[in-house]
Amino acid sequence: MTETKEFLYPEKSLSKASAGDRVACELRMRIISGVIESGTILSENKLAADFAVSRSPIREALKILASENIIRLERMGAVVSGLTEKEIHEIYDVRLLIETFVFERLIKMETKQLSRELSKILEMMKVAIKYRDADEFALQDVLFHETIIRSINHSHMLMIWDNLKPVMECLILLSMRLRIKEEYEDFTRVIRNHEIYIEAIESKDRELMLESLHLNFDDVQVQGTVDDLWMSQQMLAKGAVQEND
Amino acid sequence: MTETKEFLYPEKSLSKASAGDRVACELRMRIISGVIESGTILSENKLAADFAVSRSPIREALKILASENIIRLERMGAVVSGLTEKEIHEIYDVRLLIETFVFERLIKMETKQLSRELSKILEMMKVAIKYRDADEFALQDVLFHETIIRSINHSHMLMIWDNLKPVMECLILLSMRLRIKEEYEDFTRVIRNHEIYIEAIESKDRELMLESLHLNFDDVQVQGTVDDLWMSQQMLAKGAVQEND
DNA sequence: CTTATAATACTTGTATACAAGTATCCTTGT
DNA sequence: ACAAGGATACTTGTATACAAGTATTATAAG
Repeated sequence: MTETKEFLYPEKSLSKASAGDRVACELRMRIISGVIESGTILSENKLAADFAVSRSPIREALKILASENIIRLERMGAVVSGLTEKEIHEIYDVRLLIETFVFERLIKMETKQLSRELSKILEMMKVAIKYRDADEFALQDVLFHETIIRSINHSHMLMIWDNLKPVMECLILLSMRLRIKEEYEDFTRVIRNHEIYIEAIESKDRELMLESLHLNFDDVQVQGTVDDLWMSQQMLAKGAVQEND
Repeated sequence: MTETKEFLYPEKSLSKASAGDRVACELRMRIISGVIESGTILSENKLAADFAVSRSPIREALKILASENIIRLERMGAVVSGLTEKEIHEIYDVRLLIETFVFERLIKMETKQLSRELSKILEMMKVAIKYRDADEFALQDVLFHETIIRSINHSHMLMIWDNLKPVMECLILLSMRLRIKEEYEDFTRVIRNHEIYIEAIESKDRELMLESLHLNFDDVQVQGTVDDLWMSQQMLAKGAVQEND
């Protein structure tokens, strides 16, 4: 069938990961990128054969993917849900919810060390751009936001993030890979948004924070992901799709 | 060792559940109730022997519990984190976050059918009280809130709820079991709070909603759970505990 | 008596085997 | 030709087996 021999997920990231995690990451990328179409029914045995592992890691991966709501575990087979446009907006909702909550905590905290960490990550992102490393850039971008969330030491907010993160990571990875080729100057704007984010944290300026948050979303998420990526998913996957619901 | 032969989790609820789910539910109850102390190291093999199942369902259960943050999967063994008072407050935070978000959506929606469903659940709760069925009451209470969350059709809010729900369920179960014996009149107050909740939804009254939400939390959650339950956990588990950090 | 090294008894992760259940398809009877 | 029922080829869930790695313990040497 689909002999997709090359892996979509950056292999360096899962050097010490288990087979289950590797499969989960790769399947996630294929599903979100559209390589595996929505509606496809995944069989444990078939996946095990495809990935050349046993059913145990496959089951583990499917459980993970199901908890992220990109597949549904039914009686017979796991059916791929993919990401509808609606879901991407929902992710937007959740990020907004989390990050505004986090910021409310941040303004009551000492944030010197945090802003140092963030600055470091930002430097890394700049280097990644310099060397046209979209994956590295995306991963650092994710890390940037995770670092912020971690800083308030709220285990349940972190839980929510942990659930969201893999999908976010996929979206950003795909988005950045696309844009690094042509829309190069986008990246400097993304960097600038992150700088504003840091400034907002340092000055504990609620207004500035919200502004940068929205800039960040509007830029990276909506404009980038929803539109470009959404198209690209279809482009990459096949030629054209008709999908009007 | 600990020959806890009786099960804490209501067995009727997991009639069609898999062994893994059963183990997860039971372990969750034991951990949250304090029967299994925080810090305990759980071994897959030992658990498999205790529950008379193989390691496969145990692994599944541990994965679930880890995703709920009540255990940590480390190199050697799964260490029990339990629920600190801080964590219970964090759960409070998340519920507040979710339910206020949900309400904002609700006021833009048709809620006639929802309030009918909620009324039905409320009737069930009253019956449960009448027959002194704490478990049934607790389960319906959880269902009440889940129904509200489901009504806005936001899959990611539902995801967050799905993560939170098992722990919430445990907390409410334990709390209700304790209070149904003595603090009987508490239940009528809980019922009243839920009625206010429904009224708020019907009238789409933001103020009333927030009030009932806080009442609900303050009553069931904080006063009930954090104080009573917290003590009871310790009482139930052993005689006395010294724990001052 | 202390320290270093090796053996042992754990641990997890993966593979494989088996049982029970369900959909599909083919056969058979009308 | 068509409907009904049974065989077959799937599916999941669970059990067991195996491999690789880690901590602990015991033993032996200094």
